[in-house]
Amino acid sequence: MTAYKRHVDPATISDLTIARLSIYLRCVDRLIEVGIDTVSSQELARRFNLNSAQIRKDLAHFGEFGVRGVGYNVSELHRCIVEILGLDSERRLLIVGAGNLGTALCHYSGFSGENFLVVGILDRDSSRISDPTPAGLLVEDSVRLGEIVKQRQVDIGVITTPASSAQSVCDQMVEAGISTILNFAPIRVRAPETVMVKSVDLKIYLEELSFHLTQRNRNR
Amino acid sequence: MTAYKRHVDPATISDLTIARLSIYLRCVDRLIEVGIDTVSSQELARRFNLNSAQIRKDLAHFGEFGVRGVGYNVSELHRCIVEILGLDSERRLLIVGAGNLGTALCHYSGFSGENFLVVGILDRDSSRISDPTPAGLLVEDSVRLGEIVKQRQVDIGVITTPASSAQSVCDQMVEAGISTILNFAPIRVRAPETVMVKSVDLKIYLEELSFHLTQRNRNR
DNA sequence: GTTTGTGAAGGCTTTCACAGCC
DNA sequence: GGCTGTGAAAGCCTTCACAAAC
Repeated sequence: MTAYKRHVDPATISDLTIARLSIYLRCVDRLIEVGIDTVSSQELARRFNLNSAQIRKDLAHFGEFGVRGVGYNVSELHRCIVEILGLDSERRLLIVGAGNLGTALCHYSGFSGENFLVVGILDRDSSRISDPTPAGLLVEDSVRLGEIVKQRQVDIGVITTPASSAQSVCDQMVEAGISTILNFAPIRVRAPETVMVKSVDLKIYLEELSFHLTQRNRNR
Repeated sequence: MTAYKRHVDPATISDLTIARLSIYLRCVDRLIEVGIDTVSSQELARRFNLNSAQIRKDLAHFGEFGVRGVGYNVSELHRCIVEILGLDSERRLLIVGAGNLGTALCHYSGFSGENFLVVGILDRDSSRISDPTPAGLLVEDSVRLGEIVKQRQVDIGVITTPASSAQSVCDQMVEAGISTILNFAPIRVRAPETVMVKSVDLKIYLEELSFHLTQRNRNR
C-alpha cells in the first residue's frame, strides 16, 4: 500500500530529480520544525533558493500531491518523499576500507542514524583489524566480506579504500550479491549493468574550487 | 607564464568540464605510474570508461594539447591540467565544525596532502576545543574565525557544522574575506555572487541508492 | 594510415507560461 | 483572487562525424 501513485515509468526518472527529492526532504523537515503545515512551491522556492516549476515537475512524476490554489500539505509531502526514497525501510551498510574516511563515515550521523545503519567495517590491513571505532564497531578482516554480507544482510556497500584496491573490492561486493555500491575511491569502478554504483570523489570538489580561485586571481 | 592558452572565456566553461579535468588528472596519474608516455583520447576513453569526443572537447577549451595522428603527451597533459586547476599553488583550508565529519576530513589525505593544507579546525562548542586531532591540529574556538582567516591566509572555508549553524558560519566566512567555500551541511547556504560556494550532501547519495533499492524490490 | 579539434545533431534538463482547478 | 500540473520553448551538455593535420 503506497501513499503515492507513480505517473511514469520509474526507470525514466532522472537521478537529478531523485537528488532534488532529498533536498526537498531537508526543506520540509525545516518547515516542520518551524511549525508550518501548508506550503506552495513558490514559497518553498523562495525560502530555499530553488525553482518553483522544477519542484512541481519533480513531484508530479510521483503523483498529484498538491491542491490548486492552496499548495502542499507539509506533513503529507514529508511522508510521500520518505516513501518514494524508501527511507521507511532500514538500509544496512558495510564499509570496506578503515582508513580516515572509512572510520569517519562509520560514526558520521548521516551514515548511521534513522534508517541507515553501518553493520560492519572491514580492512585487509591486519594492523587496523580489531581497532574499535568510536562508534563501537570492530574493524574486521576483509577476507570475511562474503560471509558478513550474507550474515548481516548488507544492502549497500561503501568503498573507502585507495584507488588501487577499489576495483577488486567492488568485484568482491558484486560476487557477494550486493547490488548497490557507494564508491569514494578516486577511480571509476566497473560493475555489471544490474549493479548500481554511485561514485563520490571529494577531491574533485576541492580541485573545482581551486580552479575558481585561479580564475579570480587572473582577473585581478 | 602559462603552459596553456585559453581559447574561450573561462567564465563560460561548465563546472562539469572542470570536474572532468580532475578525473582526467587521476587517469593521467595512473598512466604515468604504468609508464605510458603518449595516449590518444580513444585509448584514454577505453581504459577509463569515458567518451573520447568529450575528452577532446574538454581539453580544447584550454588550448591545443594534442598532436593529430599521434595523441597527447602524458607528462605534458599532466602539467597542463595541474596548471589549469591551479594545483601548482598551495590552497589553505579552514574547517569549521569539529564533529565526526570535520575531524575526519582534517586527516583525510585528499584534504591535507600535496597542494591542499588544513591550517585550522574550529568549533564553538567549548567541550571540543583543544582536543588534539590525530593530524596534530588543535580544535580552536570559532569566535576566532576572522582573526585566524587573516593570520593563516585561508583560501577555502569548509563548513562541517550541523544545518542550523551553517548559514551563520558562511556569513562569518564571507565577512572574513573568504571567497571560496565548501559546504557539507545539508542546507543551501546563501552567499554574495562574488563568493563561490560548492555544496556536498553525503546523505543525498545514500538516499539516491535507497530509491534504487526500492525500485528494485518493487519490480520483483 | 592515424588522431585531433570542431561544427552540427541529438538528447537531456530547466524554465516559461498558461489552462485547469480550488 | 491563488496555485498546481504540464505542454512548449529555451538552454545546456553530450555525441557524432568529418575536415584538417600529422
